[in-house]
Amino acid sequence: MTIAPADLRSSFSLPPGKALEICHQLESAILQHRLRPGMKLAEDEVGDTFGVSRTVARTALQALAHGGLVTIERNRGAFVSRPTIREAHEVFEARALIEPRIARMAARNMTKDGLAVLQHYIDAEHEITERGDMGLALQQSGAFHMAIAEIADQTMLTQILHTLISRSSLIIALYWRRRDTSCESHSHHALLKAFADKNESAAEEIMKSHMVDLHSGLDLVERIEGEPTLAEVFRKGGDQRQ
Amino acid sequence: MTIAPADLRSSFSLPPGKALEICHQLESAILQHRLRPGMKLAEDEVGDTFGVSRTVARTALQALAHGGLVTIERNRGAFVSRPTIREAHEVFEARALIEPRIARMAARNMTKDGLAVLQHYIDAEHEITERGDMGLALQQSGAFHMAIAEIADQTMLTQILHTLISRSSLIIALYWRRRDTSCESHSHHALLKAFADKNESAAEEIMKSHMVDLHSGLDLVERIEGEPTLAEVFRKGGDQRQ
DNA sequence: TGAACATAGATTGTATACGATCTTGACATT
DNA sequence: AATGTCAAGATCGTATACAATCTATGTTCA
Repeated sequence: MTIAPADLRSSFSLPPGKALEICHQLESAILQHRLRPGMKLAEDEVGDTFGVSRTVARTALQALAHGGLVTIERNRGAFVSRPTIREAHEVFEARALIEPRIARMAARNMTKDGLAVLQHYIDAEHEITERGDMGLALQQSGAFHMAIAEIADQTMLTQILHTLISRSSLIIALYWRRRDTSCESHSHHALLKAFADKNESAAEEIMKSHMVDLHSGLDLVERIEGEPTLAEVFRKGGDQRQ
Repeated sequence: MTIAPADLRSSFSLPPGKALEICHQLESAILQHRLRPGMKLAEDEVGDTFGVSRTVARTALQALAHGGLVTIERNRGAFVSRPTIREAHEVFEARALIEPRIARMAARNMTKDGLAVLQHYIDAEHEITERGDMGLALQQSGAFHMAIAEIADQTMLTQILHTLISRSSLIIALYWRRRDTSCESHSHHALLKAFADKNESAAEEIMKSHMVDLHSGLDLVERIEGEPTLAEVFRKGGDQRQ
């Protein structure tokens, strides 16, 4: 079966009480693309959906906004974020900077248990992919990367990576080109082998090229598929297209 | 005179309305060490101080918590964060990874205006240092690094750096050893020269060693000055000392 | 017909009120 | 004197209510 998504403890700053659970639910839905970028998340609607007051819903939405999954516009409300093309580039450039380092540290710290956990994630992702649930597979893929960061045992970088992966999910929802994720799955296997060998340099290099692959798998040209929300583009100073 | 601290727009996720101003005020006070790590920030007190209701104060505190400057403990309230020694290491390791890259990009993009702005920050920092206001000088130093990131024109990395610098300020408040910041000031001058020459590699290298300097300027050994809060260590799962 | 305006509705921003949890101090007990 | 119990106060978590702002629809006038 599937593995519970890594318990993305934002370390400090966990939203209080009920808001935390709502955060997790919304986050999961967004990461699985069940809530598409641009979708409105009205406070009342969220509150009613989860059976809490607007206060709690609001807290949850603000927490998600700080993570970048949600964008709040004053007096207009919260929406699932729609990363711009420029932001997409920046996110993957940042990942290309950070993740190879994380991979190196993870290789250094790797244990039998760690390898088992990673293998588990890969298997789960495989199974889900064959079942055709691309959203869940993508979330699982993100969890794999997070698991590596946790093994690297660098809280700060793990935290940073968490927000980058979240945004990556939105970016992929908007700009992904290929149909197959097999290429990616191959990278994950290669990484696992480098970890098993405790080959730090190999892990770093494979991760670096994995990042390049992901970045180049995006269709980051002017056009965007789906509903560009029509004239919403002209409402607010314009998303700065590069 | 002093320069207004860089308008740290967290890009998306700005707290609404009045909370934003309170955020800035509290942030500035913390960065200047006028609010010391560990200090209690009660919602009522914050609300009364700024003439708003607890709702708004709460929003501001949560926003700061997401930035890491404040730690919220359930049913106990908000406190100015007290980074652990381990976190201190991680923060400066992360900066050592990210800032050299930022410096390189800034060198590539550098303009006459950019140089002037940076020079301005350096001058202001100098003046403030001689006046003896170490808190403000430190904040100004952070603003200098942020200005570089903004010139590098990488929104994502700038955002990440913002949180790292914020935490750096807390770390320095707790663990700084030296009396003189002249060494640092020298680094900033050296950086400026590399920027003026548009020498990307030099900028990257200088920044890297600047990070090493800062890291080694900390007294990150078991002991902490001030009140180690005695048995507070055992209250909450224990700050994992390295 | 089309644009400007006005009014009604919806949604967010803020304040207040109440319940839950924790902290503090006194008092009783050993 | 030290410890355990308990009640009062303080503080946070949550719900609700009202005010401010925005959106949308319909009307009026050129």
